[in-house]
Amino acid sequence: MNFPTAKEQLDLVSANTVEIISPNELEQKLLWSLKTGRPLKVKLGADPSRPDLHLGHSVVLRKLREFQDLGHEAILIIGDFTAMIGDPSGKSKTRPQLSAEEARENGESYFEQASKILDPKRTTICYNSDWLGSMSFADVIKLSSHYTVARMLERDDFERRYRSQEPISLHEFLYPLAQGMDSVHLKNDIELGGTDQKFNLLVGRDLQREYGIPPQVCITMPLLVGTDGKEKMSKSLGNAICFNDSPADMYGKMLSIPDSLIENYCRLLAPQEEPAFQDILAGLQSDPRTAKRSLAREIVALYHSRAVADGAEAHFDQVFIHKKAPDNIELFELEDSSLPLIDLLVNLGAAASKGEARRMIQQNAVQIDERKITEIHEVVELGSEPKIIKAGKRRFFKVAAKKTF
RNA sequence: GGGUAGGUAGCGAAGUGGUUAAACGCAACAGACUGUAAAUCUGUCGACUCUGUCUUCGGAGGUUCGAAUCCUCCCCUACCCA
Repeated sequence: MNFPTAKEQLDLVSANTVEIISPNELEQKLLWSLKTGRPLKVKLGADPSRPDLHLGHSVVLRKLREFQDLGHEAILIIGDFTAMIGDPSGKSKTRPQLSAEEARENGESYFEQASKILDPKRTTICYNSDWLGSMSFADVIKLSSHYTVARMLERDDFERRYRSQEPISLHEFLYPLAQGMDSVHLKNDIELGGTDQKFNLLVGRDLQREYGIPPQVCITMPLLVGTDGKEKMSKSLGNAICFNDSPADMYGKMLSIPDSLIENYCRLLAPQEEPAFQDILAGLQSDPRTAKRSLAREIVALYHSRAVADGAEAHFDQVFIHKKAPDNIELFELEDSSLPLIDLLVNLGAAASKGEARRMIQQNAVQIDERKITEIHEVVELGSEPKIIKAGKRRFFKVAAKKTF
């Protein structure tokens, strides 16, 4: 087995990163690892309150995988303790507090999804309630004495919210400290995170020093922009492509990203050794449309399979280019054999209210068996032969009357 | 504890007694164009038994023919003073 040198590892691991604090220390740690034959512990925090992993998560997970491939130890920390308190960050709506069981379940789901990128056999998974849960109030007081309010306000979003007079709850200040305690407990060598985690990572580094542990190297990765091309990818903003999205969905969402994002996605979402993505980049200038289609196929192939990816593309072409209904739509069987189209649309979930259903019909958005319906009071007669209802440009329903005999 | 400014539809933000279901912007949805890109144009965007009716402007009461707009109490947020 010939191990890459520290320099080689450093180059590999530095790719795509935004910041490494500090590269010098990282190289020292790599050298130490080679010399002693001990792998470095690389930590990544996971939020179990949002168990749906999306491509944004993949950026940092891929980096973690690279460390694994170099023989280092990946530690996935499920922040079940912090999630139980409820994450207050951001908006007014307090996230529902997770019970211990929910947090565990979500944590397992997180791990399972992350295994699409990580090597599960070489991933250590742990729950921070194991050590944070047993801290006493006195411990917490001692811990918080290590940090000042002024330093806390250095954090971007605290600073912003304070300036714009938005509320900041006291316990939000405890978050970075709790996360930092994870690093103290684990004595990890490296912590990975998105650029929005920089502050938290640095707190972990400081706390380790305070507690007499060699400080971790902090590595930040770019935040992936979502399909809207503006905000960072997140489930709640509705601009995310999730690992668990169906192939058709995933392919469709990939095609809907702005062209300006293709290059970025190619670089951040690809496994480093994958040449297909290089080819896409090469052809991007001359033919962005083809490049995007290839990219979409590659992504679906990564999270599903190559064959499925081809199928997703065929499905897409059928529905959106040839404007035909897809082949396999779930069949809804209704009790009634005759009902107003408006009610039907609501029953199917195509419209949130009758008013919305009415609007869709008025706006020429509804078709039955490829016949555009413009009559608001249209009554649909259902028989055993299913009808295809199209609502809007992407939603199809197959309905028939339930057989009564 | 005292003071000040606030809480309006998914978000931002007007409106301070009567054509206000509530301007405007963003988001969203639909249509045209198209490569489900970008840009652009149009329409919709509380609910319903839909040319009309009903319920909304932090919460609960009250004044009034009539309130998001006035009064009372309560809840919530920020800032200042202590």
